[in-house]
Amino acid sequence: MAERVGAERLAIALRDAITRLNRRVRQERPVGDLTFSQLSALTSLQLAGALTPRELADVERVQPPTMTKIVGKLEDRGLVARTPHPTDRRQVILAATERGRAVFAQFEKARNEWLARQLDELSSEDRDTLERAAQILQQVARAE
Amino acid sequence: MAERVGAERLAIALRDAITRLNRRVRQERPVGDLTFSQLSALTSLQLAGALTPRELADVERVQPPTMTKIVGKLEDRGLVARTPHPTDRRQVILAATERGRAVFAQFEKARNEWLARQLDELSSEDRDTLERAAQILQQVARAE
DNA sequence: CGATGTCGTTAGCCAAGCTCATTAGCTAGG
DNA sequence: CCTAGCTAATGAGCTTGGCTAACGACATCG
Repeated sequence: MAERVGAERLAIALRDAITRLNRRVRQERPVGDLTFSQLSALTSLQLAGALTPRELADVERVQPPTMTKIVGKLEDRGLVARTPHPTDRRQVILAATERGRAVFAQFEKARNEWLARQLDELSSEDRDTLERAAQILQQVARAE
Repeated sequence: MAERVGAERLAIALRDAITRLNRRVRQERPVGDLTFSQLSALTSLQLAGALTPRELADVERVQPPTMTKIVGKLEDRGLVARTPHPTDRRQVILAATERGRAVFAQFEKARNEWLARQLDELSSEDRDTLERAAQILQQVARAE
């Protein structure tokens, strides 16, 4: 039971930290920019190479119509292209364009700059802690 | 320089983890609910006792008009009350109502339940790591 | 062939964030 | 003491991002 109480307290602290950090990072936008969600989708797409909208929605943990919107924005900017699925004509294949890959690298860097600068000022113990925490959190986020 | 590269890699991993976890936690809504932002504002208000809209906006890291909206929703639900500032008539004092405090405790619990359950299943080493990470992250988020 | 299911999208809603502008009230300098 | 300029809160209006419901096109299985 002590375990349980600890987990709840930790949950509150973590959620608080994450909410605030999320808002903080979100504030740092490179000019001419992509939004957070767009960047995240573009990232997933590049890591995977190519995905259908549904797959991308699942990876990003949003509903398909939401992903339709986000991909639409990326397509408007010429960063992502839709191509038909070779065998199943219901499906669509999404992939980053040449320009998408270029723009991505550039914005991603700027996007992370503020956070990286902050992290740079921490002790290496703290960075190690965050390193492990990031892995744990990614695992938790992936849980059903 | 190795430091710098490490910080950038860590920034990417952390941001990714935070984005996904944030979305994941956001999905878990108690019925009849408050949104994430509303809950967060209510929490800050209770922790502080009472704040002006600007102070609350600063704490929550949003712009004043955004906070006006959020507080408006909370006021509609009778969870927060505005009272005039004793000396400066431009200002307003915000505080949680009796009902606000009650509703808060109930929803907060439900809100954290999923996350607490996940954390409960981690090893105690992992929980310790997250404990420290949460503190570090809160500090980083507070940085200018 | 027909029923049922799946994929993507459209339509329409609401929340959350922003900027710009406005109103009210405070405060300091002449 | 009064006016010029600052600050507080809000309002108006926009964009994004999330959702559900519903639909059309296609696939698949009996």
